[in-house]
Amino acid sequence: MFSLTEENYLKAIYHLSEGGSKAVLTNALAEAMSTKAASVTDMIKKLSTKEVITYEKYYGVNITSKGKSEALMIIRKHRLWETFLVDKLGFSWDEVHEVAEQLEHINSPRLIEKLDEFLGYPKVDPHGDPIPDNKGKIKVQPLIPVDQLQVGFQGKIAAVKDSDSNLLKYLDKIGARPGTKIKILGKEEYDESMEILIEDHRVFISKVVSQNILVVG
Amino acid sequence: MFSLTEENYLKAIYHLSEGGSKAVLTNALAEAMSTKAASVTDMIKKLSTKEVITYEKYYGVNITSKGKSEALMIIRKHRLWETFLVDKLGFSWDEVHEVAEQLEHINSPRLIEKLDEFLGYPKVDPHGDPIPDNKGKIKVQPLIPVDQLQVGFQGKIAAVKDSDSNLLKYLDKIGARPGTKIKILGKEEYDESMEILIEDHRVFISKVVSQNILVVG
DNA sequence: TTTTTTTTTTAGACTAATCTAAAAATATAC
DNA sequence: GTATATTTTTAGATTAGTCTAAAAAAAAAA
Repeated sequence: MFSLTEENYLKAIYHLSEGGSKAVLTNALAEAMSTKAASVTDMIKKLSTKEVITYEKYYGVNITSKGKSEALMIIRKHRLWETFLVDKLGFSWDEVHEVAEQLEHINSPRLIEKLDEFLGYPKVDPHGDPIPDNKGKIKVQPLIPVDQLQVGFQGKIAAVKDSDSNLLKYLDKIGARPGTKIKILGKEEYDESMEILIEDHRVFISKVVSQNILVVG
Repeated sequence: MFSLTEENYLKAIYHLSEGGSKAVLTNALAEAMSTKAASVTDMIKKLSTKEVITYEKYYGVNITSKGKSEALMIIRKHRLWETFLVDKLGFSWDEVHEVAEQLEHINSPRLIEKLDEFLGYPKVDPHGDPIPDNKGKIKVQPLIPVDQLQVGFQGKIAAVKDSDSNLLKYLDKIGARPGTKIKILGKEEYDESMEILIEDHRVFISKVVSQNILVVG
C-alpha cells in the first residue's frame, strides 16, 4: 500500500500538524525528513494522489482523515515495539528509538494484534507517550512541562520528551521516569534551574531538563 | 551495508548452493527470486564487486565465505523471529514465514542478541531447522525423509520442510511436529503411500507428505 | 562437425526516490 | 507600491532495481 518512504513522510506530516492547525510547509517537512525541498514537492504530489494529504501549491499540505489513521497505525506499531524492547528484551529507553523506526514498517496486522496482547494492551510506551488502539484511537492528555509548575506542586511524571538519547540517559540516571512521584521544591530566578524531589530523592535540574519532563495538566 | 534486495539474493544463493557443490546458474536464481535472468545478471555483478560471491560469465556464481556468513546471519534472524512468533506470540507454524521474511531484514545486532537470550538460546526453529549461532555457526545434521525409511523404523521427527503453508497445516493436523515419536508401520508398493504411527496415533500419508517429514540419519 | 536449441548477457527503457540549478510565486522591506 | 529576499516548484540528471528484445555464448542434436 505505502512504501517505507511514504510512511515516513506521512508520520512526519502527522507530527508536524499536531497541535498547530496550520498547513505543513515544504521547508519544514524537508527539515524534518533531512532532505531537500525539491524532493518534498515530488513526494507530496504523490501522497496527495493517494489521498492521504491535500496539497495546494505554495501553501503547504494538510493531512486527511485517511492519512491520519494511516499515520496513527505506524505510531501504534512504533510504540508497541518500543514497549516490547524495554519490557521484554531489557533494552534501556534511550536505545529503542532507532530499532523501533525499522520495526514500525513491518506489515502484518495479525502481528501487531498478537504483540499488543502479549504486552498486556499497554496504554503508554516507555516514555509515557500514548499508544493508539487498533481502531487508531489515541488518548491525548494535556501535559504540562515541569518548568511551568509552581513551587509546592506535587504529582506524578506522566511522560518525558523522547527526542534525544542523551537526555533520556540523564533522566534515567536521576530516576525521572513516567509514573514516579515528583515535587517542586524551589525555582532559581537567575537561570531558571529547579530543585525537585523525584520519588524521595532531591535533585537540581536545569531549565532545559525541566522543559522535557511532563506532568498531567 | 546490504540492501533488502541484495540480502534476498544472497539468501537465495546460499540456499541454492547448499548441498550441491556446483555453481548457481542464472536461471535457477531467476526462478528462485521470481524475476528475469537479465535482472539476475545485473545483481550478481553488483554482489561480486561486494565480494560476497564470485562470478564467471556464463558459468554461474559461487558464494564466498564472506557471503556465507552474511547469509547465515539473515537465516539466524529469520529463524529466531519464527521461534518468537510461535513460542511467544502464539502464531501457528504455517503463518510465520511471510512475517519472518520481513523481520529478518531488521538491522540491529543488539536486538538479535537480546531476542536470542529472551527465547532461551533455541537450537532449532519451529520447523526443526537449525538456528545459526552469533558466530554464524550452524549445526548441520544429516536428515532422511520418511519415504526412504524401512518398515519397522522407530525414531523422532527432527524437522519438516517448511516450503508450503498448506503442507504445514496438514502436518500440524496429523500431529507431525519436530520432537514427536514416529514409527513406520507399512509401505504400499502401488502408490508409495505409508502407514505410520505418530506419537500413538495411526495415520496414512501419501508419498509427497512422506518426503517432507525428516528424521535424523 | 555443423546446425539447432537453450542459456546468458548486453542494450536500452522504465519507475521510485533523490539531487542541483534555475524559474516562478509569495512574502518582506523600504 | 516597487524592489529585494525567501520559499517553492519545475526541469533535468542520477542511482537502484526491474523489464523486454536482441545479441552472444554454450550445450545439445543431427
